[in-house]
Amino acid sequence: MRFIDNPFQCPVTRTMSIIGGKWKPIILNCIGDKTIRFGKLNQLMPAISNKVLSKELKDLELLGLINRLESDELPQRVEYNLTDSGISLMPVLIEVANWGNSHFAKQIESKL
Amino acid sequence: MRFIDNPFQCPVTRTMSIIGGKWKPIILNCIGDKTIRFGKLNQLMPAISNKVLSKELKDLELLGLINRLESDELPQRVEYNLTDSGISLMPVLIEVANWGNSHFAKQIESKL
DNA sequence: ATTAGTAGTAACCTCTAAGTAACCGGTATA
DNA sequence: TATACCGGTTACTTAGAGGTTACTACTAAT
Repeated sequence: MRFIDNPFQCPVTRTMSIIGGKWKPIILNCIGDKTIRFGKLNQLMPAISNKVLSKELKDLELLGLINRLESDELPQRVEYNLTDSGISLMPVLIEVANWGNSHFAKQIESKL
Repeated sequence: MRFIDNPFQCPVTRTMSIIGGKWKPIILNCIGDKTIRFGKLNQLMPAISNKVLSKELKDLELLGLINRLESDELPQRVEYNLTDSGISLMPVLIEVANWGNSHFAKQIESKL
């Protein structure tokens, strides 16, 4: 594994550009193994505006991490779920979260 | 593991605030297992300005990921190396990079 | 006819990460 | 004496992520 002196070529920085946003990891987690509608996501994350949610979902679709499923039925319904790539990202996010939790626990502990 | 609808409480988002910057993962990798001087880092990463490098190093020190070692000797020398926390982060970064590499490989492959 | 829900878009604003360029006090060298 | 290296700091800009508010087109229920 090589990290390169060029953020655009560095595999870590490049991956961060996918998962490093404020909302993307949270959205992926909210979708989880479900197939879930836009409105439901908005309910699960009241703090995110629908404009931002809409944009992030579009990004995630372009990145190949989620599927956007538009049903032909009426009323209009749009549903989202994870692609295989999206599913494969979850364990990595969990490792990141685990490292963060233990790191911050140590930080707090060292201040007692 | 729980991700929470609040970026400031979400362990992934919180960890991203550490490693999600444009330069931090690259800097950590450049330091590696060495004890390395400011000027040497600047040489290894000509694309980063000394202002930004200085700021990032300060951040990383505050986060407990690197040590700043100022020698009493003259000429002035400052050296940096990874703390245990910093060392423990490296495998996580490598996993992130690996996921990114395989994901992008698939992306490119699917366009052939 | 009107009100509410669904899945967004458009226009505008704000805040911060990052970049540029100049400068600084000390030391060493010619 | 001046020129350059070392490890930065200060002041000023800029690009882009993210936020706010209002609006749209469609349908369903009252």
